[in-house]
Amino acid sequence: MRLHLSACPPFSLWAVVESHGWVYLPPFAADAQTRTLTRVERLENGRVIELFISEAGDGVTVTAREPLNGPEREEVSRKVWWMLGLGEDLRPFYELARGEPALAHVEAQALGRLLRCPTFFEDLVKTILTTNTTWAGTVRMVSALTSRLGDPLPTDPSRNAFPTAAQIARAGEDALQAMGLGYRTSALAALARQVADGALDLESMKDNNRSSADIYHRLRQIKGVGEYAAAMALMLLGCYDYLPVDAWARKLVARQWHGDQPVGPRQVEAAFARWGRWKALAYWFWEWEEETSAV
DNA sequence: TTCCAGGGGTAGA
DNA sequence: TCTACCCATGGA
Repeated sequence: MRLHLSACPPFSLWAVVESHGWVYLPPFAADAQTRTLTRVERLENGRVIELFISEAGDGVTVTAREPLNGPEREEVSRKVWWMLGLGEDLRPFYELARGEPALAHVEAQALGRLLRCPTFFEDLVKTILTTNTTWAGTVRMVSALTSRLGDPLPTDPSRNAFPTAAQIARAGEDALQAMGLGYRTSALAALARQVADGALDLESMKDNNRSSADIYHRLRQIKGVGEYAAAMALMLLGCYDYLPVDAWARKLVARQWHGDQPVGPRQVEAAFARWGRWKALAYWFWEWEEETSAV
């Protein structure tokens, strides 16, 4: 199976892949040599396949080893389109960024899209698993969740798709606790149960008809989702008007504008207020530049 | 042993 | 709404 998807320009697959840490979490993987993003994906009919995504022409080429029928191809197109934010138009952000030397490079490098998972459920689970832990801890927890609960890839059973909400709900809290999820166990179990039985429709939050304030409010009602996690999750929905203020954000603002003196959430908010509905993106790629230039 | 990690929940004001 | 305090895990 092979298909081509066009992106709203400017576009760079690798800019999306390297936009944040998701590519290092299964079932994503990347080959820097061939600049290919791969993902083990469970289709809605239960079939598990591996997708290979590479940049081509005005967008990407998606391939799989197996032939896919019409509905399966449509599902893959829809999921990849969402994962890479191919339809996202960032021109208003780029216009603002041109006036800021620290972000003058974002348009030329096509920075701005964030790699996301096919379902918002998976994005939210992974976001919760980044809270109150180290990145190594996040990798450990997501890897355990995927390898123990996700459906295996038939051609390589050592690799798995991300588990569905129903699969996580069925596993139960004891199994989740045994994966070292710590205090996040009860939050994750409750979230999976609510999504699995239809009490909570996370995927409807992808529709941008609702205001981000409304989505933020709904996210904050979910156990385990605090201010940081809600803002981060909103970014993955394409809403950038809430800042994910964490230790890194405070460090950045302290270093840039406060002579390395400790700052709180208010100073972070003030530092990026002028970016309006693009503030989280401005923060993210300001931070991104700081991080990558430091390496 | 102690401290901290790209926070969250709760009580109390 | 804001603050203080406590909370679980694993690694340094």
